[in-house]
Amino acid sequence: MSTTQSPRSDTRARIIDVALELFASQGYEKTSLREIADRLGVTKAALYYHFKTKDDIVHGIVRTMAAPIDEAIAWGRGQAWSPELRDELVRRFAAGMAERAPLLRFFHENQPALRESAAGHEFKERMLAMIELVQGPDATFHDRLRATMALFAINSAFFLLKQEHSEPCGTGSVAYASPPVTLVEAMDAAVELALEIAARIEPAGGPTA
Amino acid sequence: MSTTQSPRSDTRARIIDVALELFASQGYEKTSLREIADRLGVTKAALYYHFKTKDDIVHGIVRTMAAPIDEAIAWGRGQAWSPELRDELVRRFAAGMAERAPLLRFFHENQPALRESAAGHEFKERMLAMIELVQGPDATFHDRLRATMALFAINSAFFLLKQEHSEPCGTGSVAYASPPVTLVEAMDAAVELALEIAARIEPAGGPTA
Amino acid sequence: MSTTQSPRSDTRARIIDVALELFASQGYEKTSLREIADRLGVTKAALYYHFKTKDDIVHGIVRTMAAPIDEAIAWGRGQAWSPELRDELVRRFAAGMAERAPLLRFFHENQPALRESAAGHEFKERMLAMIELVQGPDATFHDRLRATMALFAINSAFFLLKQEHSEPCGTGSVAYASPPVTLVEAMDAAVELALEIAARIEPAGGPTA
Amino acid sequence: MSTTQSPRSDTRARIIDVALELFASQGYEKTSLREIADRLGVTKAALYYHFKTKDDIVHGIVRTMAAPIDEAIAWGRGQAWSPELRDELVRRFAAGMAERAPLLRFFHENQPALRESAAGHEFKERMLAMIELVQGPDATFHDRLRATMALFAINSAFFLLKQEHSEPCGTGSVAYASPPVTLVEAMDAAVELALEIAARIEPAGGPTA
DNA sequence: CATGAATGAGTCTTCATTCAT
DNA sequence: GATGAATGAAGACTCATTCAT
Repeated sequence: MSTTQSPRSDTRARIIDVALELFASQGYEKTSLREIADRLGVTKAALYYHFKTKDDIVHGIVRTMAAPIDEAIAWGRGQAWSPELRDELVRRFAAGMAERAPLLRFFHENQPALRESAAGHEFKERMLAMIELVQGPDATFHDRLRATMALFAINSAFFLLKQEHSEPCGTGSVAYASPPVTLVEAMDAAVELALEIAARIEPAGGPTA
Repeated sequence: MSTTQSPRSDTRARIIDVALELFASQGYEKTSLREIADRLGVTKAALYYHFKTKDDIVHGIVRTMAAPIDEAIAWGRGQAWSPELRDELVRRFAAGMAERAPLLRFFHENQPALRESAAGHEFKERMLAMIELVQGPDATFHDRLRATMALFAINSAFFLLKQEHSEPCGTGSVAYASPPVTLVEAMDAAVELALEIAARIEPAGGPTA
Repeated sequence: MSTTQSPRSDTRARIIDVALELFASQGYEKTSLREIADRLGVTKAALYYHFKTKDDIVHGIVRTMAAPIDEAIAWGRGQAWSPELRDELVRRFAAGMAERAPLLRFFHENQPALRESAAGHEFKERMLAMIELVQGPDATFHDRLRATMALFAINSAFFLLKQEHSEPCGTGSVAYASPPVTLVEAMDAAVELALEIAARIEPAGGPTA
Repeated sequence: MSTTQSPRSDTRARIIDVALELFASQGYEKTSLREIADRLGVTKAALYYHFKTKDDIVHGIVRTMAAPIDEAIAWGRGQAWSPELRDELVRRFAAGMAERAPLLRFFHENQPALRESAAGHEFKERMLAMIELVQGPDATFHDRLRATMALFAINSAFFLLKQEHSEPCGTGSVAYASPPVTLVEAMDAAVELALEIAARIEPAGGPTA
């Protein structure tokens, strides 16, 4: 199922994996190259053999992990806009992200670090492209907001999931009533909500069903 | 309209202002105490006279700026849940945040830094409390997701606004079609969407205490 | 029993007390003026009303606390050297220090800080004067060493006492057999040893009994 | 006579040397890492490549320099206690320290800094182990005091030596009569005194295991 | 008598990065 | 493909000290 990329430099791939994991869980700035290197059992200098810079690792992450989004975008750009296209894009986005949970988290929670980063912009552009594809042509701010929210909904699912698995931490007066859920259930719920939000996008070209 | 707080040490207040502005625009980690101090025309050590720690500044920010949320929570806790309460909470939250745009941005974009911060938790608890008040009693994951998304919608409005005001940055192929909007228009749209999302929260017990 | 010094500025005296206590237990460098001030319930600035500088507090300590040594020295200088004088000096030194245990500890354990301090030198001179009085005229290095050791013996008693009262910390193989002792017993033992060490000082002026 | 330790990273060794020298002469707290680094012609960061922390340098010092004491302890633990063992331990201790004069000085004059230091405790344990070996089984407080003093005597020799070589500093009234001595002479005198002090240790059980 | 506010110099420490081997 | 050694810049924080009030 994985792209048959010649397995040259197993290390490079491992770096990307570990880096994403750490970036997502602790944040970009709080993750030092030493930590990544230690986790891999290599030296910091080794990282520099594979990547020119810390930011370049992010670059690598984007290139390796954003493939599903790229495909969705490419696919979407080849089609004329329609409600069905819109919904299918949302679904593909959700499906792509479900396998790469940390990626989205990393990009949502590390904006300041990514703002000055070339790799950060690359990813942001992908997100904006998705938003535009979903919002359709001649969209109003209203529509754009819906498109954005629809995509963010996917992200929120992960956010909530994380919340539930951590300590209760309740302040007392209001109980945390929601029952535990699986990743699949969460994603289904999120997609459902996302589609509902997107459903009322009404591009200038004519009112939608 | 401003609270008649004795003007003792206006420096403390200025620190909080400048810090929030910088934290929001550049991120917590990328903002050094030197930068804050320079901007205020004081020494780093002066900051330490007013705050025990960098994190303590965040604490100060939360305490000073989160008042509207606190009031909304306090108000909400005094009422029995009902669809009207739910909607009013969303509106109050939006109104409170509209005046304090950077606050929300800061907290959404600096999760990693805030995760280890006492002040960060304080704010998170407020958000969770809001979510629970909005979701109502005996909420399912579905309901919780909606409550969360409704609140996040407010945040997204700021996100989009920022996007529009910055450089075009488009890759070319897809045009940014959405017309410029004012903060007020954006907020209205966001609240509308938020209410729509929240509308389908249907607590198990029916509208009860 | 205390010198009738007019009780002007109770604070000044309290500062000296607290400072010595902290200097002795944590060391001069590790004790900040803030800590002293906090302990007294005043501000750092208040300390500066009473003392010109941190070092000046040490000065104050020496002047206030070294009185017994000064008296012993003054007394000793008025007499011709004799074995009896020697022994009496040792006894008076021990008696003086028994009431001011932290003083000796402070000066023995903070040499580096005191070396550059005017107050430090003042105290050191007193110690050297004592040594010279004990060693007698025309002393050899041998005699001087004995005189020094005799005086240090007093200090060691405190050192051991401290040791006994803390955790067992034994490494295992050799047991800490020594039974607990009181301050008085410890001092008696120390003085006895000190006198024994001093007993064989034989100044040029003729062999001693 | 020097251990054939592979000369990898002679920097590490140089750091230890310079650090001990500075710690002993100026004190631990008054010696900044910058100073150590400057003296070596490297950057502060270089120190951190070799040692995790300032305290860790002390650790390094102990491990490198305390070898003679360790050997004496190991040797002593293998023997049944006897007056001869006692005396030999004192002699070995003196011999070991004679080559490492700054070490003992550092540890005696920097107690406050070392009290909170892991490395400090390591050294203290060695000293306590020595004391216990010297004092023998079933020692009274009296015996323990003698054992301690015997070992301290060695230290005092260095103390006096230093005194003689520095400025006259006398207040005038009492002359410093003792003639200059060499290190060897001083040590001989100190050992002699130490043995005399130790001689009257009389363990309860008689000379037994 | 004492405080509140501030400073300036300095501390330890961490990090991304480089380069000879 | 990787390491060991080192750098330079910067960061958060602490401290003794000052001074107007």
